[in-house]
Amino acid sequence: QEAGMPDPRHELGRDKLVEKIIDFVGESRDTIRRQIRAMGSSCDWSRERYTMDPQLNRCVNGVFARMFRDGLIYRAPRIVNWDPHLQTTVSDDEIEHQERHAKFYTIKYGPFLVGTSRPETKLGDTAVAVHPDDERYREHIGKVYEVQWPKGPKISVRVVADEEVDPETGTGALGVTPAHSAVDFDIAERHDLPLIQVIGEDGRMTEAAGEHYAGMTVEECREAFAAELEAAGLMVEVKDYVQQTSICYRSKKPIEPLPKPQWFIAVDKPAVPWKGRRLSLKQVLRDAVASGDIRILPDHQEKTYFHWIDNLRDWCISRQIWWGHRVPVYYRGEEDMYVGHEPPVGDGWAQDEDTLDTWFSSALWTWSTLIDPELAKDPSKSLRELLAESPDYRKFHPTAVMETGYDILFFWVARMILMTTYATGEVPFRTVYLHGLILDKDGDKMSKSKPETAVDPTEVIQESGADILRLSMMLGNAPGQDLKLTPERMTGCQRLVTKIWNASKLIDVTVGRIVDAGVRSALAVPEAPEHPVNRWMLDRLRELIVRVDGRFAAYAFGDAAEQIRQSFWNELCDFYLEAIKVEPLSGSRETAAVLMHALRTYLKLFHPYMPFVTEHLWGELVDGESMLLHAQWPEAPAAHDFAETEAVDAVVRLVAAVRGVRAEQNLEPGAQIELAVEATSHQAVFEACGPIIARLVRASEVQWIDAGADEPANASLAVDPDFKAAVSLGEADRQAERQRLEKQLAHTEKRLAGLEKQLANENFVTRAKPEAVENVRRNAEDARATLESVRERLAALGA
RNA sequence: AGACCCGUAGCUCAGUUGGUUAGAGCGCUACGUUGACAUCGUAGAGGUCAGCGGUUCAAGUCCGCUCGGGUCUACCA
Repeated sequence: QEAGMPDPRHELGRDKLVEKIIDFVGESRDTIRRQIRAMGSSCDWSRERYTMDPQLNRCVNGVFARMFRDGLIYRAPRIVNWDPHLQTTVSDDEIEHQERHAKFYTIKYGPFLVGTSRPETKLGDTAVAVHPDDERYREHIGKVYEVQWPKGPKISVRVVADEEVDPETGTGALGVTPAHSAVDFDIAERHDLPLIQVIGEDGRMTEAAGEHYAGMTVEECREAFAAELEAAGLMVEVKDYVQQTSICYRSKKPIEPLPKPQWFIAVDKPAVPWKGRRLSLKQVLRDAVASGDIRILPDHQEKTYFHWIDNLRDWCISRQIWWGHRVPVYYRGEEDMYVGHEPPVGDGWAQDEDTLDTWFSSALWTWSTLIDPELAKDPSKSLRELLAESPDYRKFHPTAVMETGYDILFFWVARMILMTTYATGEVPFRTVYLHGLILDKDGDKMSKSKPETAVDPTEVIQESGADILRLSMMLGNAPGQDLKLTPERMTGCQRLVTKIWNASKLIDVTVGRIVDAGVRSALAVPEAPEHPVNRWMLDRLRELIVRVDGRFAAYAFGDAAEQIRQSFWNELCDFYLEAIKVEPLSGSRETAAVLMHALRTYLKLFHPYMPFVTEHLWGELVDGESMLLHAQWPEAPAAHDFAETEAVDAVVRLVAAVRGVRAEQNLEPGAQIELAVEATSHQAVFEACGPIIARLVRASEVQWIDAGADEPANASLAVDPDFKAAVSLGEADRQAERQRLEKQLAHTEKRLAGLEKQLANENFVTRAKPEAVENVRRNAEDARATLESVRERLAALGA
């Protein structure tokens, strides 16, 4: 239509149109393939499938035929959602709701007053329904009234009693229009009422609406009829009213409920064998998740799923469109009908013109894709035989994890559960991981129907690279949470990727200085290096792996990435890579081994998030022969759980504390300071780290003070449970030092007061977990020790 | 109308089973660096965790209500 062909179906005919669609599909498929590859997804491309592949069609037909035999698929005239614009039915799930400012009319109707927002449908009324207990109308039940509509037909309405009618709503009398309302259709079935269709498939009034109105559009007729009612004195009231209207998700045009024979799936019929019982499809849907056979993440989405099942009605699966799996039903004359996965033998058979809802074939996805394409060519095989004999099906079904957006839970996930439990007797997957949606900077969700919100991955990749795009969508994002993809978000990821590149280069150069290139690959991970900082690095890596594995197990991929980033930046780059610039670490072979181990480990951990950069670095710096993609996921060796870790953590704190003093005392940034340290614990590790400390805080050297000895007089003192560090001031700024200490004093006192209050609470000490109490005790002791030191120092300074 | 989600630093968001002093990125301030760093480093400012009530020794976390924002579902004539 956009290319200037107003009615392509008419002008081209079925075969030509389908050919054009095939061309279009080919282009889309190429785009999708390009995008998925550019994103670096690791797919098994040898098993690529398309829903229209012959083997999948075979499964569609087979399932349809079996469901028909089991009475789960039926054809019946029902009220369907008809799109007059697209000339097809659409399913309940393909309808969107829109508010429309409308009028609410109250019409005099025989002895009743009846309310409606669609007066034009009243031309096709065949009954008035009231609640059986409604005293106001009891006398009328069972009677028949003739109503002459102005310039319209004379209709005859029977008064029926029906529980569905709510006496509180409107006047309590409901004009029944069986042909144009699903509720009314059901009422008509219960009371065997006739059906008059006054709106046609073209969206215009039919002859049944009377000569005057026939041919008008629905809107025209509404206005014209309302005016006539007014003139005839039958219009009692007209109010403004906000109406919820149904529109088609694709055409965005109003849906017209119409009676039409269509194919349906019966969701309430108990015909499915499941766990030794015969259940309805609805019941199986419910059981698959309620029993825990399938887990939906995040958990709260299970509620949404159950809510959907509760409201599910029979699913209309036939469409009057030409692209799709054709309904496998064949007719001959008026009488003969054949349903099967192969066309019937003999002449004179014509296939049903309709196609199936796209979700019908998508619902078979987890197993139809695993059916052996060769076996599927054999028409003598039953569906059960195809399943039993297809190696991929036997090996890979059920799928472990189904990952998709939560907006598609009903369309796809629920229908896969429905169809797969029926067709295979198995659940399609064990875990459903529902990710969030991508939002633009204004918070609007990315969607095909709103091109301005769409992000084309290939464009972003051209500019920033796939790794940064991937990271931006994962780093720090919680499961199922929507995500604003903004330039600011990508900036941080850009920096991380660059940092990894640079740190890897430094590791490469450093290792190259220590060992020959040929020896590098022979560097084994040291079991127990000598230097505490090397031990610390191995232990940090070990613990990081444990944390990341834990986060992965919880499907918290964003948090896992955050953990890796923190460790990489703060522990490796900011501390370890600085520490090893100092002797004896700088020249030691064990440092080279730890460096290579760290590089390998971080590359592996980052690889799922940024496959391209890490793969490249792996090839250049670690192993040119193998691929990182194929490498073993890192394991956390228990042997690397070293006791020195706590001590080196104290060293890290010492460095930070001294830097803090430097900043607060406004010491000349380039100047070397004189530093004296009393290690109240971990003396050996502190002393081993002396040169590192000296470098990181720009001290000429570290002087060690014996426990209890006096600190230098003209110095600023940093106090910690594990150490006291004195920075000589030369021209002492006592005022600044006093302020700094008083700040720490106030802070520590406040903290201690809180801790002591907690310990004084009998209930806390007796009822809280012992570890919690022990923690508070230890912290209180530390705080007291710190206070004492700070007070002493203040006193010494006081004079 | 019903269901669900969200409300935490200027912005975008983390915060696992309730447990010390609530975190990150971006932005901001000051200083420094250009011998891994398409910069980076160091230090810092910034939060009554929407509000009210409850449970508990202990609540950002559990429960109830209210107010805001959003999504989905719906056959009110």
